[in-house]
Amino acid sequence: MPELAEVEFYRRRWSVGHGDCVRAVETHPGKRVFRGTDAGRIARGLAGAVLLDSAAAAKQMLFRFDGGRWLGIHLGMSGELRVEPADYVARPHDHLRLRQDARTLVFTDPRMFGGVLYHEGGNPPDWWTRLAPPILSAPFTPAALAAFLRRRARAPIKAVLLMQERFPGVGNWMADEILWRARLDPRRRAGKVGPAEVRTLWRQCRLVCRGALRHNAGVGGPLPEELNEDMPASWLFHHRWERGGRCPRCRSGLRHAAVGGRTTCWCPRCQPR
DNA sequence: CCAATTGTTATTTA
DNA sequence: ATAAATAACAATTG
Repeated sequence: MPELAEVEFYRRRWSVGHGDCVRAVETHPGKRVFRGTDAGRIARGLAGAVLLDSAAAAKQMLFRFDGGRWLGIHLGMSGELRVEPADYVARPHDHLRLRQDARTLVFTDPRMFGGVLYHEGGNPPDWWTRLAPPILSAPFTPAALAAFLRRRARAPIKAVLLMQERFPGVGNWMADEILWRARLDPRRRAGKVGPAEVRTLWRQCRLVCRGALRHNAGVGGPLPEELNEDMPASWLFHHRWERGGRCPRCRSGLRHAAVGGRTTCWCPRCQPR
């Protein structure tokens, strides 16, 4: 489920625990979410550490603890962060639990495409600092976008938007939303997108990121109770999985097909080939 | 039983 | 050699 704004939503949930000590850490050590790390080392390292603050970028979260401890979480396809009572009894997919006096911070992930990362040191880890520059940052210029499309000229534009090295945080629904707003057929080859269209695409990339962060994660205001509760009805988001879904702009029937290996939704009228 | 799912990565193909 | 397509990962739901 989680893309850019949804990741920020879950990070904000756990932020209620900033400033509080983690008394104990519980894990399901053999599970796939701990691939490439050592669950025991994480548990030993974080027990007794204070959660200082956190950040989200792309689809990655970083939690900073005192003593130079850093916890990374990626939610994969089905991951979630929850806040439960201090005496919460873990359920089968709750692979990581941080026990604080007032609450339990829970990472749950049934499909386990997500993962946990851990680092000890004075500076943030490489897997954090090496993330691509955000779409809402200065380096994401129309020229950089155009250059990237040229390099990926033969791939469908939909597949290109899913490439994290240039579009960090964009996932399946955001890619469809961006293309719908930019009026580009998702099957178009990236190299065939003209200069004026590139400019539009650049603007819509930024608009969808900003809008998702505001409406989906409540950035700039209070955290919504539920994910997606504040998404405007005008967004394709709400209609893409509806049976017989219609384009919110022109009311044409929406079309679905696999593009770039992913199920894609678009409006054949607004997004002509 | 079959196919589907908002992600990433290793492997295969072009 | 590089880029694009495909398979695999795992659990659950329709």
